[in-house]
Amino acid sequence: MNKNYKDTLNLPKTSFGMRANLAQKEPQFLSRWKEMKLYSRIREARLGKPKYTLHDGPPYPTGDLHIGTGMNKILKDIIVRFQTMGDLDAPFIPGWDCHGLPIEHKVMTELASRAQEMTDSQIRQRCRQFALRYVEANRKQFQSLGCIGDWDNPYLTINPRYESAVLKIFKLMVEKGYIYRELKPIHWCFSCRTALAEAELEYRDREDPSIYLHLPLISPIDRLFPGEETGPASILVWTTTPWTLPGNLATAVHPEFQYVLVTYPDPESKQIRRMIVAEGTLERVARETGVAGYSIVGKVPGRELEGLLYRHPWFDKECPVILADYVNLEDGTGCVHTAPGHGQEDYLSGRKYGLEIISPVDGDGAFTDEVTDLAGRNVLEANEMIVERLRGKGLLLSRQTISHSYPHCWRCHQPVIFRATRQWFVSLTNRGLREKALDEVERVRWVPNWGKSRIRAMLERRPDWCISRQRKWGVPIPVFYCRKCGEILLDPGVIENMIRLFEERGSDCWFELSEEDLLPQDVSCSHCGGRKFKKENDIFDVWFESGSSHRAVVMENSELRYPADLYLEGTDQHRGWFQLSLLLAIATTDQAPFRTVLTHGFVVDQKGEKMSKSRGNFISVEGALKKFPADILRLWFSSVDYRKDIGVSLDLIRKISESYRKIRNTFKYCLGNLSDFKPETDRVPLGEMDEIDRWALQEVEELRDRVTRAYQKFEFHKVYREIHNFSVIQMSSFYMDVLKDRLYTYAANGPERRSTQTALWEITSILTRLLAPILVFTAEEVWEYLRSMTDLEESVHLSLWPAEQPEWRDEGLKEKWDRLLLLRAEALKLLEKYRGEGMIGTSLEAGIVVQVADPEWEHLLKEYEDELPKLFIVSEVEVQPVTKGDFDPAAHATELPGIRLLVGRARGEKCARCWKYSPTVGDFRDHPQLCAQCLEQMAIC
RNA sequence: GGGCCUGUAGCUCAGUUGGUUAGAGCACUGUGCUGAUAACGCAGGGGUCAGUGGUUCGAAUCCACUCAGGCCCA
Repeated sequence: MNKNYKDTLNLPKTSFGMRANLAQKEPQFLSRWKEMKLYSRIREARLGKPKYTLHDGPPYPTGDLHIGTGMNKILKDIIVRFQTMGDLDAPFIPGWDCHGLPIEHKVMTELASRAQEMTDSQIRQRCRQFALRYVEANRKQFQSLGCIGDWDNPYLTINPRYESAVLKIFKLMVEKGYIYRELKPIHWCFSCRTALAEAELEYRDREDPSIYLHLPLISPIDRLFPGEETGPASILVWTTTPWTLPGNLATAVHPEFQYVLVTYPDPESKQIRRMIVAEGTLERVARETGVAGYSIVGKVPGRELEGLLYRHPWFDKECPVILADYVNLEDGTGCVHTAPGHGQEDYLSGRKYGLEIISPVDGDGAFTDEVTDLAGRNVLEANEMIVERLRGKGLLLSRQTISHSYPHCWRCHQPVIFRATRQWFVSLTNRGLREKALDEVERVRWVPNWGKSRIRAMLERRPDWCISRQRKWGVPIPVFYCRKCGEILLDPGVIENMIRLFEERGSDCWFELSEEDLLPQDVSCSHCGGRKFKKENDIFDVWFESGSSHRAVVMENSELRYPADLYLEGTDQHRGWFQLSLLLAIATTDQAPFRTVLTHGFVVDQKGEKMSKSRGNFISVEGALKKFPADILRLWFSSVDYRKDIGVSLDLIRKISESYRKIRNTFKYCLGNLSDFKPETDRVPLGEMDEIDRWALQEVEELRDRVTRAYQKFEFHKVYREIHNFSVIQMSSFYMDVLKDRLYTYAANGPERRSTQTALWEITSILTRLLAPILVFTAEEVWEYLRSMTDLEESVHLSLWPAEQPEWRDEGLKEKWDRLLLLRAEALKLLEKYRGEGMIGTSLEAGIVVQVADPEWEHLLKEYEDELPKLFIVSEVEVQPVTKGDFDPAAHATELPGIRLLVGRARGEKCARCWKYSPTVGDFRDHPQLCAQCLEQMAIC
């Protein structure tokens, strides 16, 4: 009789599919979480618990979210969920940075010429719609990524309350004297009469004069260059913008370069002239200017030239030689004409040396009255006249024409000039702000720790912060000017009034209301007593807005703790949000707004190169979500060390799916074998569990410990690796493989099977929670199955982190099992050899004799002799003690000294039920195909 | 050009204060099983530790330079 013994086995049974089908399931989970108000439920569950505040840095709302922005939110989400499961109250308020040029620029491009007929308010309304549209789209994408948070109440920098908080910060800074107004050069389009941002420039080729000119030295140089030579001496400079020469205030040299004094005969005056140029440029300069027959008189490093005075090329005044390390040898003479009102670097040098910032050019690009004989002339048109004037004065050495790339206006395509205008600044020196910031940096924990030196270096050398922009889409700077005398009205009382107005009506009121309506009743000019004012046209730099979030969001929300526990952004924010938040927080509250700053690298392509749309290697959140479910994306981002740059491609993400399936299959196996397990009734107490199951608990407890530490240190790639390796090594290839015999063939309710099920239950329950912050959907899916077996929280995301189980630790047991596993590896290797030779197929066809000459091993193996067949998954194992050197000649040596192995066919016949070979098969009349063990187990049933 | 950072098998990562033959998982190849089966097991191949030059008895590890890449400046 060939009975179907398969029916007598306890085979795994579960509807938990090998195929995840996440594309369908994820939206279902999302809507269920929404229905059950998961986020609020978590808040209620953690009410009164210690707080943990991760303050979200606001991304810019755009049509195509960079996958890196998605990664950033995923990392934040992992942390928030981990802390929440750690029984902390960790709310997450997402935000968006809605003002700023990119949106204004896009809206203006869309509107094109229609913009001219629209009011500022109308244009701002367009910008608002644009921003809100993308906030909405982005919100959906972040939610699809499985990120949890108060998505119904995010913070937007365009919210009235947020805008008023920006003014609160401004007011405090005005009161403390941080705010001042000063000239600064900016890109200016004189045909549109407007300031232009970097993004509004387009570079085109343009022809300009390229001139070398002498700046006559007044200071004696005999001491620097001792020699017989006399005659007029000069510093030679080069420029392609002769019109900026009236604004010249200094000449910059590099402190480290060598400078030479050169003599040459002037072909016109027949005089010997002397001039200073950088040694490294001399040959080229001579070639370009046609200077022949020169000789070098002497050589000094640039720093010794500092302070020499020369005569201004236009006006009757003296100007100094200064030092600057941006001077290069590639073009020019290594001596750089410096006009602080006409260039960025020039401006910084001007600030450094306390030079005046002059810019005798008006909004139409014409010289002002200060440049007497050129007043009213357009600066670019005046170039030639200036060149001729220099020639007349004998200052011009050479004149050529150069074609070079030059900034033009994005709208009218006319060339742009650098022109100094009045701008608003935050002083870094007032009240020692810079030093205070550097002190606070020391109190913050920077992860990785090099973040500290990075931000220190930036703080140490950054100039005062220019906070004004000549745009419309932003928070207006709440200052006024006296219509009568032009005096600035920068007054805390006035600002206080604006704070109130902004809170009620938003910053739009600035554009909608008249000065009279914006100002309190009794305001008059402190200078002339005038009562009519004009409001400021400038708005705040968007960084001033986002840098105010610590107040607008964290301080003003009682749910959150200030200072925040964590800020987490890319390393670009060391200069951006981290630094500017730090400055504003210190200026207004004397402390850093964060305790820990964690940074991640940039998402780059597979080759490690920058992602950009033009290169075609750009991956958007939307694009990634179309190809992969969120859990796969989350697993991928958890698997890499995000502290460095993250090389990503769709192909790489695809590969992580394999690992996902491994983890998923581990769950499937566990759930399948727990289908008839009820923890309340079937659980076996630790002391009564079999050793192999206690070994498993010991292993999972160690895993829990390592994984918890990794989460605490934000090392999610270690979490991933630990869990994956645990699934593969401890579970799949050993424990779960060995277990099959116990689970399938032993009595369903017998002590062995229940012992193992107890371990599987604990492992599944722990593993699910260890993975919940990363695989938010899959963990929930597993949790549902666990919940059907016993009373558990409604969602895994409401559950608590698996507790430490010290009683599961068993060092003695671990040590013994580690050794048994070493022997197992040797046995398996040998079985493979026999399999290769065709002697066996499945390992159950084999029997093994372990010959042991080592007393310690012998003791261990004798103790576990009955366990060994199970561990090796063979049908029988015999342990044979031998005296040293007396091994069977046929026995195979192993890596373990004193141990040799003999492999042969197992004795007896194959049991039709458990498939093991046993001499007892055939002994039983009713079941001639079964072994004794199976008969026994079936009897228990 | 400057500051900070990165560079270990095809991929993702480990490699204590410098110390045997540089490890793991995945992928790959071969193979077994067919009661985890759109699974699972076993075995195997694969690395000039970016390069060069130093320090040292000894360097993936320390130092210098170079190359490639990233972020932020200029």
